[in-house]
Amino acid sequence: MASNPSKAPPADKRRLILDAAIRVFARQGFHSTRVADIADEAGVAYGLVYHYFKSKDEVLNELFSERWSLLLTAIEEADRSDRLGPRAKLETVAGFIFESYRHDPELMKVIIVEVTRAANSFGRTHLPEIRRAYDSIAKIVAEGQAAGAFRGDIDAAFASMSFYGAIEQLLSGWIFDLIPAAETDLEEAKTLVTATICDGLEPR
Amino acid sequence: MASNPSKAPPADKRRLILDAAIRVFARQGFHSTRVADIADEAGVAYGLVYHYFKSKDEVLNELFSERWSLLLTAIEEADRSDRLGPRAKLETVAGFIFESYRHDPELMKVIIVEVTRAANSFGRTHLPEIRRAYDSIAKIVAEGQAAGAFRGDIDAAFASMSFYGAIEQLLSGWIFDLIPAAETDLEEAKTLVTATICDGLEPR
DNA sequence: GAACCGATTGACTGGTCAGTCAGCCAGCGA
DNA sequence: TCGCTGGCTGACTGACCAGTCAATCGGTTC
Repeated sequence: MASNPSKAPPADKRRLILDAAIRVFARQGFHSTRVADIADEAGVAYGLVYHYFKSKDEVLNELFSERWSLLLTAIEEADRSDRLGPRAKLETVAGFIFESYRHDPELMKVIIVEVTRAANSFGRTHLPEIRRAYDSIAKIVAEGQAAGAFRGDIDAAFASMSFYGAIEQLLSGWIFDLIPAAETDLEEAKTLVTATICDGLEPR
Repeated sequence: MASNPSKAPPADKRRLILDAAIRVFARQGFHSTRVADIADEAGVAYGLVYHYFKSKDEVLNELFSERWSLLLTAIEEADRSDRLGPRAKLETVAGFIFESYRHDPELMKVIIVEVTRAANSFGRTHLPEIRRAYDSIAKIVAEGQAAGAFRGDIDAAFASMSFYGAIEQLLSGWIFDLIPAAETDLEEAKTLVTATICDGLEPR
């Protein structure tokens, strides 16, 4: 009764397909999943995938954009806060990313492995959006520097890449079992990365 | 007359093919280069690629292993030094990686983009070697912690991933023009990452 | 100069998929 | 009951490409 008076599909097949795609992409990787795999996983006919999406690529595009825009919003919102200091802003950003992983590990795996870290193939299309995240983080750092909370001799863009790179590498490590992922690790991960990047490894 | 009495190929075609592959992989990415592209770039017949390599994959394998073993040696050698403190060891490692990039940006691009950051597809084969690098870095950190030079409340494996992740993200940034790569940046990059990770962003 | 052999060539094949399309069918309004 | 509409179906096609292989070449040996 609210917003979509004309349509009330009993099962949202489009969503069904997207969710199936997350599972299959996470399991087999984008390149080795055939469109038939997605359709099978969704319990839907092959052709229906093309009814809702222009191409196999567009399915991944959709998955990425859906989630990445949330990240962009989260970063920019954290930055806008006048309650948080620069360090707390970074910690919020890290927290959001780790939380995304806890919430839907398969989706985050797909986004990181197939888009964010695949800047040569698929990620190329999304470089502008990806860059926007780096820039927003750099902005937080730059403001911290201007306020004297961060040292000024490390370029903000440089620091931003280090910070984001550390986070993504940790996620990759968990995803591929390179480091053990105890529940607690995810809990305190945001505190630890922030501590590493803001305080450093050497004792104060 | 020295060591290969029976063969003296005027042009090492195998090497020719490998070098051509670096260029083509860097330009088009592994997945969208056909074996014919490599042969063309090398100025060699299609079939010759299969004379020297079992498959297209094996070409990339070879490129990766060749360089990665140098990295492993460098890390382990830095660790073995009793002249360097833990921080200087990390700086040496970072220096080696950035130097590799300066020396052959195309090869490093291929290794990072197609192997290291492609743990789902191609990198899977090489996870053990990749992991060995992370472990060796973690060892440096752990020793630093034992000696009291590094704080003990950040897990060594965690710190290792952060450190390596920061470096790789910076390289990716340069490779894909996400951050400007002035000559000086590469010069002092090793100092800056080490400063970020060891000293932190907050002023001391 | 004949036999031999590894390097080199490139046309060809077999298999794999992304994307198409002609039509099916369930529900609905007349 | 009879269209009609649009979500839905899945067999089919066209393109693409990794890898094969039979043939040629150039050099060496006896």
